[in-house]
Amino acid sequence: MQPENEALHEIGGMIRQARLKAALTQEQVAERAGISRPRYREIEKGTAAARATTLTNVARALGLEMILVPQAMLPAIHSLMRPHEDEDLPAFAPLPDGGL
Amino acid sequence: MQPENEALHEIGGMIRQARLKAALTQEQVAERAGISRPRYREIEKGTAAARATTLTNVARALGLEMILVPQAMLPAIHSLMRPHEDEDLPAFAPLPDGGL
DNA sequence: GAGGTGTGATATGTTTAAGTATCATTTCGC
DNA sequence: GCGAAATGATACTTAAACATATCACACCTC
Repeated sequence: MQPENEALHEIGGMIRQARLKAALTQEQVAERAGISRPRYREIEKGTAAARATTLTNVARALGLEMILVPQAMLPAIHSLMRPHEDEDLPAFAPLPDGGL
Repeated sequence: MQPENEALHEIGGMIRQARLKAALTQEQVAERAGISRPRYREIEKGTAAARATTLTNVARALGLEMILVPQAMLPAIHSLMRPHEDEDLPAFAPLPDGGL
């Protein structure tokens, strides 16, 4: 195994998490994406770079979409993806149904 | 020239617009992205699929970032990128079906 | 413990992305 | 008009993505 690009690892990890979350097997995703299982496995593992078109197909097979966005927008997008915590919710706000 | 994927065309067009907006030559972007000008030209024109890593490098050379997002989030992201018109519903407009 | 399923892993061959080199065309300023 | 720069375009070669096939290992259930 080679030095491997770090970005490939991140992409692979994200792909894998999406697959597990969707409760799909490697074979199922590979077939949906139109690639072979060994190929999908390497993409998920991050040991080999895929083509942009292949990565797009894999992403779509998992309900994801590959897009290009201005770097300046990244923070806003990330906060969109994490509406929970870290924002403005008071940790001890009076819950509506504060039962006893 | 081959049948060409439609998605490649869209990506290429976006890349090209970003380049022109940044007032950079093909050669400059190609060098920043670490690829040759003929290769960059084909990517911009959409006649050939690039690797995901290559596309990432090209995008970054233009101030863009390639990311994977849940498909359900696309509308929200697009409205982020188009703060203009189209989303101009008055906040307190009389709703058409305010059932009463 | 035999069979089925999901995954890890490798070998071989084909396809294609990408580099280098080269030439033609357009658009500048001089 | 005449170079210089930017782009369009192609041929030839190399490196890598991808398919196909195959084996091994873990986990399960019967």
